[in-house]
Amino acid sequence: MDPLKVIAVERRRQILELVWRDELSAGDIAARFEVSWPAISQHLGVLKAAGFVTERREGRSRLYRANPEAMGHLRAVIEATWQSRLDDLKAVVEADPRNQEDQ
Amino acid sequence: MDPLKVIAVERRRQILELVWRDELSAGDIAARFEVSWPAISQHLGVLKAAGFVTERREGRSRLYRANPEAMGHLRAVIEATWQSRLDDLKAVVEADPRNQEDQ
DNA sequence: TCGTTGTTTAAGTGGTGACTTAAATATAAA
DNA sequence: TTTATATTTAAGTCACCACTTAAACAACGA
Repeated sequence: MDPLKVIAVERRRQILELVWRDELSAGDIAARFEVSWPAISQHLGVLKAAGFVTERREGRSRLYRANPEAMGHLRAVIEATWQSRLDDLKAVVEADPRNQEDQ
Repeated sequence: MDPLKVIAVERRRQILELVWRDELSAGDIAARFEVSWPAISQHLGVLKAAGFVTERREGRSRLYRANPEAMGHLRAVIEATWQSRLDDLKAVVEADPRNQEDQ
């Protein structure tokens, strides 16, 4: 799934926040939300497939944790496609006299 | 609409790229895609409502252009919620010996 | 004012995906 | 083995939204 679509869903961003610092089991994560466990499990599957989290099995539990590589990569993608042009654009727009008359 | 949902749609990102440097009319934009004009008009409405583009009327045309303020703001939001923690996280994970055994 | 051009608004359709409950799987404990 | 615990997979539902065509609106020229 498109990484931007993955993080466009608020529930997944909430999950990511939870596993940002702490490695948590699927159950621990699910317990913090008022949706069903399968719903969380599905989100975890999406996050894992997109590389945003890693999974580690320990006994009966599956422990999840944010994957900083993927997070950094996403940021790089956003910056590569947007930020560099943003700097150019800002200069262009600010030098444009029309910039005073149109909101 | 949630800014992340706005940019999660590829067509809207394509439109944004087009109006990044050049101010284009709705018709010029629509002509570059193989979808109907109303489809593009709707996307422009979403982009405008979210502040990603500005609209300027000139005669019968409506001219659109990327709004660097909003773009910069989005980037700030992403960095604020993610980047600062990313730095912390990277250190935490790299110092974790389990990082060698689980992929 | 009447058509023409540029664009949006209206109304409807189809696909996707976030959710549900029920069933299946996996591991550990009794 | 059997049972309990942890989690996923299966199957189905519902809402949303990107698209469509048709109609409306706006601004200009004849």
